[in-house]
Amino acid sequence: MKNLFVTYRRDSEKNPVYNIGPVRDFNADHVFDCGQCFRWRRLDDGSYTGIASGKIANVAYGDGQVRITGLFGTTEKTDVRDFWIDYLDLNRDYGKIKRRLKKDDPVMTSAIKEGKGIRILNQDLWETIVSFIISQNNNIPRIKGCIEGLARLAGDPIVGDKDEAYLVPKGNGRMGESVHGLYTLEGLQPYTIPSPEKLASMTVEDLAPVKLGYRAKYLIETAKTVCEKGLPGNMEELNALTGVGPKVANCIGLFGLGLTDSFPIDVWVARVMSKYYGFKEDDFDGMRAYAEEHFGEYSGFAQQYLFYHIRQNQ
DNA sequence: CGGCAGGCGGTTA
DNA sequence: TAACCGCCTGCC
Repeated sequence: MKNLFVTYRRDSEKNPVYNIGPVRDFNADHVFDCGQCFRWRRLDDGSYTGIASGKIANVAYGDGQVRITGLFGTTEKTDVRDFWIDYLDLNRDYGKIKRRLKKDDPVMTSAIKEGKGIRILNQDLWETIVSFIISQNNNIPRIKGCIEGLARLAGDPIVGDKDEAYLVPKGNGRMGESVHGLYTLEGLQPYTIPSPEKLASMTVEDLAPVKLGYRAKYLIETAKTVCEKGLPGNMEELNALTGVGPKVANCIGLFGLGLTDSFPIDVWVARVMSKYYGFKEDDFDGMRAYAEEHFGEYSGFAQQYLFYHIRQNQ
């Protein structure tokens, strides 16, 4: 545990504002736009508002401090200390990780230069399972839309003891924001991702409005498995879930179980490994072996830097 | 402009 | 190895 200090004040509108520091290696765009999460939205001021584990916050970074505000549906002070600091992975030394990955690797060096503020979020396991089953063979705007739609259809409303929750930006016409709406509190209630019990009790017909396609039955099947056997605790149990193959299992392992040696290979990572490391685009075994040998316990971080790099330069 | 492939942060049978 | 939901983009 590093020595992070949390300071607290209220702004002119009486909102609680928490500043956490000293924190280096943090950039909100890098953190929330490197493909690991789907419920965060960028505001005009560069901050992000999102939902995780039924809690809502607005996160920004500046002057070596992470600013958390707009808390809602939470007990505030305790949540900053007990939830958000860990969720944002603020106790991890990314300088060490980056030095190790950059060593003798010009590709990682430039990838890290580009995504230097990436942090791997410690996300709720069940929410990660749901999110990444939905993500398969799907694109990001639609994934976001499906998750919001699922939450609204089957999740629990998130209620707070005050009115001033933070808002997401006005719709910009992109899918997932215009179709399913924004989770402002002015006219639209925010919802949690539904529990395993709730999903297990539903049918494919029930979920039809969310338009998950063939993924709906995977979700229900997996929910039933979790209700019966509990949440998965390792790669083997993840791979046994319906709708969870190698790529999705690695994503869940990395984001939901903290298995930092995971190396999810999606089309983009395959592309970057082919472009810069000389692999054939379908040589997943070769890529996995390379990651294991060269990135080792930091494979997950390497994957995030590479993913962000190729997405920025596509 | 309208219709129709091609593709998507893959997995299943 | 092809089929798969659904919705996007690009092409004609």
